[in-house]
Formats: sequence, structure tokens, C-alpha cells
Amino acid sequence: MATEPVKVTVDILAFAVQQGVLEILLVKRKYDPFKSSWALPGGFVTDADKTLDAAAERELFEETNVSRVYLEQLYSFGDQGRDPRGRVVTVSYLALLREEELEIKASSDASGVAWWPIKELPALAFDHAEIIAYGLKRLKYKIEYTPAAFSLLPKKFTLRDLQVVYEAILDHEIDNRNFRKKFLGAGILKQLDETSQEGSFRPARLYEFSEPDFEKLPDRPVFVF
Amino acid sequence: MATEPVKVTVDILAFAVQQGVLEILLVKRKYDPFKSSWALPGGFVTDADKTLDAAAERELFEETNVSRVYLEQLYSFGDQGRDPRGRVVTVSYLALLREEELEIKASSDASGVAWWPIKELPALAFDHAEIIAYGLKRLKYKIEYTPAAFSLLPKKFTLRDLQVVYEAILDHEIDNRNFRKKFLGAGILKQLDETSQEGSFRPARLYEFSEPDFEKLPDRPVFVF
DNA sequence: ACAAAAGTGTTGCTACTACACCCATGA
DNA sequence: TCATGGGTGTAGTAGCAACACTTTTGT
Repeated sequence: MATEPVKVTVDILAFAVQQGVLEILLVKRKYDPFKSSWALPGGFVTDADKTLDAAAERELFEETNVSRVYLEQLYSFGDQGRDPRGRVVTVSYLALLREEELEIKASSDASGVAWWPIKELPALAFDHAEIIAYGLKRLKYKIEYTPAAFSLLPKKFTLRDLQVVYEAILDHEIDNRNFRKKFLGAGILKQLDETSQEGSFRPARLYEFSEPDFEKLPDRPVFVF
Repeated sequence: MATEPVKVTVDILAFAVQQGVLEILLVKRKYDPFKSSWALPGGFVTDADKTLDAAAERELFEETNVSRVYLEQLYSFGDQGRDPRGRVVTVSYLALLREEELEIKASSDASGVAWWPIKELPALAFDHAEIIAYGLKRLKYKIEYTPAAFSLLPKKFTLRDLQVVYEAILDHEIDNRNFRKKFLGAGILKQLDETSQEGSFRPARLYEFSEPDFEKLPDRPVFVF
């Protein structure tokens, strides 16, 4: 049973919704293989990483300087031949970033790190197109069955902001009356006394997600539109 | 960035429902670490395994002599210290076996391979108790949102057989009128002209799962009870 | 005729969809 | 006063939970 050593990487699917568009973070590869192709941020798991989650967190931080984001393991890819350097098993992670936090990214090595609209992806290294397709499916599912969408919004947001996130990810329009009814009825939003003034029209009320209220619900609500 | 080599294993959570009880397949370890503890079947990924799925299939076959079963990747575990031999990343798999096929298992090295009721597990090696807990959660979810339950039943089954599978996995009783109504209404069962005679009482009609009919449905049915 | 499991309907309620107009604000 | 996005209600429908008795068979 002598076997070539296997290498393990974590790759991160970092999503954000910016100006109503769902985008994913990609890096331009500096070395072969796939030199100067776009690829998912990620890298090898090291002894310093106590857990796979920690490795993903570290890799994401190295690219974006953002920490404390929503991070969740998705799926592992390990087909032979997916990396020309040898057997590589990649554990993929879903990360959800808030638009407000994205400025920070610029402070990292700006060259070769960019947000790409999910509908206009460039050619990708390795099997990363396949990994993104899988992750996108999971993301659509997650916002319908978990409060994951709030990880893409600032602490205070309007109902319109929330709806924009759902529409960007699900890729279709939603009736705003039904949308608001479901979220307001779910009892997981705390209405604030503040409003958001965006232009010369009626200001929108701000809300916060209430994690404790969510946890107290007898059954998990479903946000299917 | 010199790093100890990482090893990758696949471990299989093989479930079956026998006499109305949900059971999982465990093996008694022959070597250290955890010698003679019970553990999940599995082993290292080798060069001969073209994919991780193939590695899981191979490992399962080696323990049970069963092939062509439902097999699906669940989650990867890679905390430092979970294996005293070094950094080991384990990709866990869910396998669903039909009661009828289980005889075959005896033909494998009988010593140290056994089915354990999920509610009466022995002490387990490594972090396998945690892996099983995770897999069980996923299994409960899967039978409510996918036709996975049919992978635990023979090709021909009665509605009672199907209900027994749901009750064993969900671990609670279900109203049989509502249960039958939902499945008969879903349009995914083909009623056969045969019946199953089990004793001195009314014979039950046999059904088959119709995969094509399931695929043709406009939206996925939900089997929540 | 009896024991055992198979099989069957209804009612009330909840939750969803579809749909169009008034409100508040700054310019 | 106008332009802009914020915010609201209802009616019809579909699907679910709760609930108990009759049917078929072998002995």
C-alpha cells in the first residue's frame, strides 16, 4: 500500500453582494501550474493550522485582511488529475462577507485579487469552475433555510437591502409585499428607531438581525421565495 | 512552510434499517491506535483510487462485499490531534444499504464487523462518535428532502415498510394516513399488482420507487413528518 | 369469529401567492 | 409638485395536522 503523499488544501469561496450583484473573490495565480489564471484563494494546510476551519480563516485573512466572517465547510474535491502536481485533496469553504468590510481588502497585495460578478467569471484554474458551481448551489439553498443572508449585510440594514441580497443570490425578482411579510412575521428582526436616508425620498427603517430570537423559535423558518 | 505530510482517509457511515431499527456498520480495530476499539470502516486513500468516491466505494466493499449502494460525501474532519499518528484528514461518506443485501457481509472476514443500533453504540475510536452524530443529522435531513429512503429498501416494498424506515430514522411515530397520503400523492410510486403476504392478515400492496417520475416533478416534494 | 395489520376521508386551520396603491421625503 | 423608493392589505387557494373506523386475510 505504498502511496504517493497526498496534499491537502483549503480553497475559499468568498461571496459578497455589491450594488446588488453577487460577486466572488478570485486571485490571479503567480506561479505554475495555471500561472496567471484566475483561481479561488486558498492554499496548503500547515502544521500551524489547528483545524481545517482555522486554515480557511488564515488563507482568507491573507487575501482580504478580513476576519470574523461567516465561514463554513462545503465539500471536498479529490479526483486524480485535478492538480498536475500530484494528488491534492481540496476542502472547499463558503465565506460570506459584508460589503462594508471590503475596503480593507485593498490593503492586501492589491495586484491580482479581485471581485468578479458570479455571472461574468473569467476562465478558471484547476476544477475551480466546478467548485464554484457547487458552492453557488449551496449558497442559494443556505439563504432559504438559514439566516446566512445576514452575514452579507451590515449590522443595521433596511428590508430593501435584505431583499436585494436575496434577489442577487436567487437571481430572480421577489414580490416586496410577500418578502416583507415573511421576514417581519418571522420575529427575528429587531426594528430600530433609526432610518437610512439614501436620497430625496422617504427614508427606510433600519433593522437588526436578532440571533437570540432566531434561536428561540420552535421551528426553523423557511425563506423560500 | 515545511509541513509534515498529511494523510487522507475516507470513513464510511453505512446505515441500514433492520427490523425497524436504524443500525450502523462498525469494525473492531486490529491495530494500534485504539486497538480493539470499535470504529467506522474506512482507510487511506491510495493512488489506485481515481476519486474520493471510488476510495469510499472500495473501502465499503472490502468490509461488506456490497457494491452499487447509495454513497455520498458528507464532511471532512481534520483537527489536529484527532489521530495520534499525525495529521489525518478524514473525508466521511454516507452509505445506505438494503436489508436484503446484508447477508453478503458475512462472507467478509466475519470477526470484528458488526451492525450496531444507533441508540446503543459502543465506545468509539478517534472522533468517530462525533462523525456519526453529524452523519445522523444529515441522514434525517436527507430522507425528508430527497428520495434517499428508497436506498434502504428492496426494489419492491410496502407503504408500511417505507414508513418503518422513516420512523426508525426520525425516531418518532408518524400518522399512517398522512404518511400514505403524502407518498401516494407525490406521484413517485408505481403500484404493482403484487402483494406481500406476511402473516394471517390482509396482505399489503407492493410498490416501486419511480426515479423517472421523480425527476419529472416540477418541484421537489418534501417528506417532512 | 377473531386476531392482526391494511387501508381509507373529512374538517379546520395556516400559510402561501397574486396583485396595486398611498406615503414620506428632498429637491 | 414631482420624482423616487418606502411601505401596506386582502381574497382565494393549497397543503397540512389531527383524528377512528372498516376491510381483508389466515387460522
